[in-house]
Amino acid sequence: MFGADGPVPTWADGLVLTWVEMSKPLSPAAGAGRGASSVDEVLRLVRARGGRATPSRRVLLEVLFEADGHMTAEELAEAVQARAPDVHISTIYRNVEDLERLGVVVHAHMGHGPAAYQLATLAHGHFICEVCGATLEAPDELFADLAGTVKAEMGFTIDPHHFAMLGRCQACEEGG
Amino acid sequence: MFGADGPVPTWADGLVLTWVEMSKPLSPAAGAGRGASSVDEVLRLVRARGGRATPSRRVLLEVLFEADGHMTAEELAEAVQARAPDVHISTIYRNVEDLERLGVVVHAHMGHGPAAYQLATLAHGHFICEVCGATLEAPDELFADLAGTVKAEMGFTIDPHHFAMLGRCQACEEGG
DNA sequence: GATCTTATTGCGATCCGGTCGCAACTGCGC
DNA sequence: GCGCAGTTGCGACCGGATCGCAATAAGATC
Repeated sequence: MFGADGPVPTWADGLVLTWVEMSKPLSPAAGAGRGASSVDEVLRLVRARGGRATPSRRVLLEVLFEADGHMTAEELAEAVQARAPDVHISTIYRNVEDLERLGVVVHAHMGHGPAAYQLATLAHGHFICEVCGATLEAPDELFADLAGTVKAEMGFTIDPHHFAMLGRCQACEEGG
Repeated sequence: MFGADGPVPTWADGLVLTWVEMSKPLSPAAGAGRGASSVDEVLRLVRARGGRATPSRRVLLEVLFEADGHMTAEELAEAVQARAPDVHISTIYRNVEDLERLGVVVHAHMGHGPAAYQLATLAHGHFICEVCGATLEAPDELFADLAGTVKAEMGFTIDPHHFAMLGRCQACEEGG
């Protein structure tokens, strides 16, 4: 579903919109699903795009909607497998990528560690302590100035949810 | 050399400073070598710390001092092997880690890709375009405000050279 | 310069996060 | 309920990075 590569796509639903959607890079700004607010709503969107509402996709979405923060692929797999034991982690990766292409999910690169996924509606920046590994959520306002300056001076548009900022938390800075 | 783990270290040179140095986490702010300005100077520092001036270490340092930007471990290995073919990439990783502990080298996590290494004296922030992969150098002044705000509001000390900021470059933002 | 201690190296195995190829399965449109 | 094509489980695989180990060699000491 939503494969961005490959040869000529088939137009099951005849929507040109679909191909535009498909050819876009993964990006939190893209996708029609960034406002979706329930599992069923997302699944409706999936089907409208020619995808299918499979059990593993439903459970993954349930886990994502219930999560109170970002989760790694392995954590997602573990949570999904608690309800649907046969779901393979490669299925998690594939679904999470599909959902990201729809704009429902975003991922962030967390320094040395594995990527973290979460619903686009709840996305936020991250600070990670290099010393103790603690993760802090970064309010979006913090980035506004930097993003504006960088845009103006370098023409570069920062995507503040897509990477973690590394450094030292207060305790480690003072104690270490 | 400079192993941070393991049992009681041996005091070849009797310097308590050495153990303090050894027990510190890798960090660009730490280390006595951040001001070192030549291969020989660094090797002198290495020996003062109980390390040895080996050929592979010398060649790696030559490559680092000649580089005009950051390099991945693989690029470093390739460059080193052009002069010393038998140097294994694991030796590159180990040496680069040792040099980082000394404060001579820093590394940055570059989003999805491999880490990038360079001399601490030349370190800078990075912007990476998610679409085309272009890497831009970020002037340190750009981070000053953000770093100050984050420090004041969250107590978190940003290490702006240790991670790349992802987003979209001007061309991709306008064209994509 | 011979000796000895131990830091360092090369090598291959291994780890880890993530991706891929493929045959089997199954939503769901007809 | 048929059949197409989207999806899945599985295992192989990939790239980046780390590790264990026996062999090597800096360099301090004599």
